Amino acid sequence: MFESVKSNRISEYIISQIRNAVFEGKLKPGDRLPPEHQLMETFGVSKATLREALRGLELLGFLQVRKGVEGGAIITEVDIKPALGCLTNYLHFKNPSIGDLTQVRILLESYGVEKAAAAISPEEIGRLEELNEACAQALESGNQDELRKNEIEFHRIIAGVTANPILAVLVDIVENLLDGTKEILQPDKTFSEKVLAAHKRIAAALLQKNPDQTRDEMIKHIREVERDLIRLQEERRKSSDSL
Amino acid sequence: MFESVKSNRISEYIISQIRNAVFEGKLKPGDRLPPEHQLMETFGVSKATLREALRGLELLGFLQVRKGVEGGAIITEVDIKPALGCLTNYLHFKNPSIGDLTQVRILLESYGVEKAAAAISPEEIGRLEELNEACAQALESGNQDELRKNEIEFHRIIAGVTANPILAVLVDIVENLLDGTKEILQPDKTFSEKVLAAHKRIAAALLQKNPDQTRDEMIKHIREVERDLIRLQEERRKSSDSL
DNA sequence: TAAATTAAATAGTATAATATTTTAACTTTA
DNA sequence: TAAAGTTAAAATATTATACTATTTAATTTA
Repeated sequence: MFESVKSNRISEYIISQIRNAVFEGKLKPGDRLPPEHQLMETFGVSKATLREALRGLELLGFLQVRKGVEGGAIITEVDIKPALGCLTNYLHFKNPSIGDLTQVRILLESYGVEKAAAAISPEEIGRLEELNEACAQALESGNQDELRKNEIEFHRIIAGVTANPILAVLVDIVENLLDGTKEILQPDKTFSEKVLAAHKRIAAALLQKNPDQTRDEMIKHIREVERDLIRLQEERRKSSDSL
Repeated sequence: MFESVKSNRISEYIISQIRNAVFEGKLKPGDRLPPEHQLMETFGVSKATLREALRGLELLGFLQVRKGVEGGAIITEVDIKPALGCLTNYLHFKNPSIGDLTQVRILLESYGVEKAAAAISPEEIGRLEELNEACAQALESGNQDELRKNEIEFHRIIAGVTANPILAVLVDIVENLLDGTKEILQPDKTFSEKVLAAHKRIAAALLQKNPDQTRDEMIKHIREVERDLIRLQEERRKSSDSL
């Protein structure tokens, strides 16, 4: 009947107030909150309490706090990073396998790419091709981080074409998990070359607006990545056993 | 080449240290950290800084802080709530529609329930039937919150049968979004009766280990929920227009 | 023996002072 | 005169300390 009002922590109230203000559009990205001493007065709390609230809002991705002249708390676009971080924390204890990840990737992305094949615009295909070009360059220069970032972005763009924000978020999540796996297993150049080739085939199939072929290419690609990553994992396991 | 070393915030260092200790199993759920004054000494920081770190770890779901004798910071099982909260924050600005949600539900849950039909154990079916019983009782007593909680749990259990933690998490996410929608639209008793009837049909199909029928029932169920929620949303829109 | 009281441990909040960082304005110098 | 260096001010970051509130357990009391 009534909601339990525990967590008497004052900082929680401040967090709620500011979060709600952002949700209701009273505070927009770019807006600067008044300086700390003024917020202390406004909320009638001490510095420590206010700072707890600001730090919390920062962790949740609602604002950034900067020092110095022109500093202060600045409302930011709420992005997906805090959520991805929390999910990683949670899944860390569930030990998902590469197979688990693959299963979900195929489910989500084969569906997504098939829908995308019907809806994709020339501009979006252009972006995919640019990305593939950027991948090729990163491969040359050996920029691993840039390479991984672009590889993920390719899948995110395709998910974005579906105009279903929930589907896009879920693809974001699984691609983020995949990225974490890659970061650990450090695949070699051959791996990335195969990925790039697959991405090019997918982009080509999208260009022809062929849903079935696009879907098939995507599934083939995801399975290939699975195979390579599992092999890497096996190698890693063996070498750590022999220690 | 080099990693940027910003965020000199001391509290971030403390958060990292404790999070890593949890990840590495050095700290386990139930463990109690020393009291604040001692942690202040251990880390060599002031109270305010330490508390910033503890508040952060609390928001991230790593620990709970309690007052009083035998109180202090207690390591907790990292659960999915912080992640769901962050995702809700993020999606709030994307305005997903009930149709978007339905599309993803069908994709994930029709797949999940089909797999579950082959793998489900008698105990798990028992739990589903218990849940349906609990739903019937909550329906009688008019306990909305209990009812909603059980309705979600039904889908979570089925997703759990697949033994794929990633799939389970994604179902958790979409069911949580659905729950938020229900909280806003406040469906009536008829709605919940239809849901319960559908859940019973799904449980029965699972008992017979019939993947196709199970899948069909699940899809029918999700679409029915979609229809009802959209109708409610329409009614709400009209009545707010007339204000 | 059960209820009420007290005491101790512990987190929560407040206040004030100092340190650090950032940016802009200013000054110097080649 | 333009680049480089310096300084000053604004703002947060951190520290230190004192005080308050809350929770639990032990103790007293009816």
